[in-house]
Amino acid sequence: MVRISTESKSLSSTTKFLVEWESAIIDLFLNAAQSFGLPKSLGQIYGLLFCRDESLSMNDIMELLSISKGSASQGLRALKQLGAVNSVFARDDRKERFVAEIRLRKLVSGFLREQGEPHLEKGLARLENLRDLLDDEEDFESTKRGQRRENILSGWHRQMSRLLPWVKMIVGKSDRLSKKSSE
Amino acid sequence: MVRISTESKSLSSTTKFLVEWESAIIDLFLNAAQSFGLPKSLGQIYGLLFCRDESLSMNDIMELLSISKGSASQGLRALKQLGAVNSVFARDDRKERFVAEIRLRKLVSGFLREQGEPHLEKGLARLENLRDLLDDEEDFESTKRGQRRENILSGWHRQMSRLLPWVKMIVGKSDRLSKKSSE
DNA sequence: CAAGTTGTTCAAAAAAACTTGAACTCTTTT
DNA sequence: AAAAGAGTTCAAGTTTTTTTGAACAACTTG
Repeated sequence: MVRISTESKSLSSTTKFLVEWESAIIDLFLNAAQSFGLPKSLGQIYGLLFCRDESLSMNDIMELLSISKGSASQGLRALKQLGAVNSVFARDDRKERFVAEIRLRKLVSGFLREQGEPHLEKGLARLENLRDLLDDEEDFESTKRGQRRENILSGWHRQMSRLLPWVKMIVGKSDRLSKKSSE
Repeated sequence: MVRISTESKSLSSTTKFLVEWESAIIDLFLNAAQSFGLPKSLGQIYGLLFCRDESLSMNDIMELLSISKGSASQGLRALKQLGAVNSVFARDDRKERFVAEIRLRKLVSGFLREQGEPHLEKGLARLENLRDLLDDEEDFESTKRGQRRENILSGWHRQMSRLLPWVKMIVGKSDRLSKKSSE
């Protein structure tokens, strides 16, 4: 079977190499990802999409970053989950294509939703478990001490829960002003 | 040589075992540490100190948690650096003893100081570097695209810088109310 | 000052996290 | 319905991070 185009499994219309500043941005996001406790490949993929105006396919991403199919697939899944990339389906093209979400508000709220809230949930469960253990504790002094600790932790939990909405608000605010009303 | 006391390298006056609820709290902090991207041992050590009313020596900590000297030493250094533990020197005892900082405000601001601010600094440097690369870029369209990206990143940087003080404030606020004016 | 404590350092071991790629599923094309 | 394309999964391999413990430095004490 013969293909007419000179590019068979190759990049679509996309520039199929990285210019210097793109590498720098990708590296910037690679580091940022690490410091947020996310895998480096997430940072690289996001960074690449952030640089490009056109949407990229999974293959484009694999080739431009020289990463494996597996990493690309898993990385993109995670980024979608975080709301950091969105997929677009080009008409009459079978493959999914991706673009970066660049509204900081969305990025932050996605991150908090996926990373922050679950931990608060889990924390609540652990506090309940702690109270159960305290009910079983025999020694009186120990119980008293434990209850003081339980109080402190509950207070922290309450404060952290209050914090999240504020963070979303504060970041959301000037995000809206700077851009030509995206969404 | 003969020692009079029944405890030679053993625990001082401290209860030399963990009760169940203490283990639960230590485990809670172990997990919390991981989700903040800190080593587990930091969480364990902090958790232990958090549970106890009396200050503990490095040896107490090693024994109660069954961790190595190295971990204890390094972990305590890091926690002090973060402002999460403070050391106290008992009169006429040569060894350093440690207590947990339990004011959430202090914990949060220490964390932001050590983990947040450095990243913002580094980010600024990277943005400057990026601008340099863009000055060298030959292709006009590429440069334009790069400058748009640089703008976005600068905006994000500005917003994040604004966020930190607010976080400290918000957490600080009701912290002060709940306790009998610590500090 | 020799012996005993307390604490630090760092190379090597262990554990955890991340990436790879071959095998597989589903869809579309021929 | 075979072949090809897109994407997912996951065991095995690689890399990174963390922990360990032996050697060392600093200080007290007898």
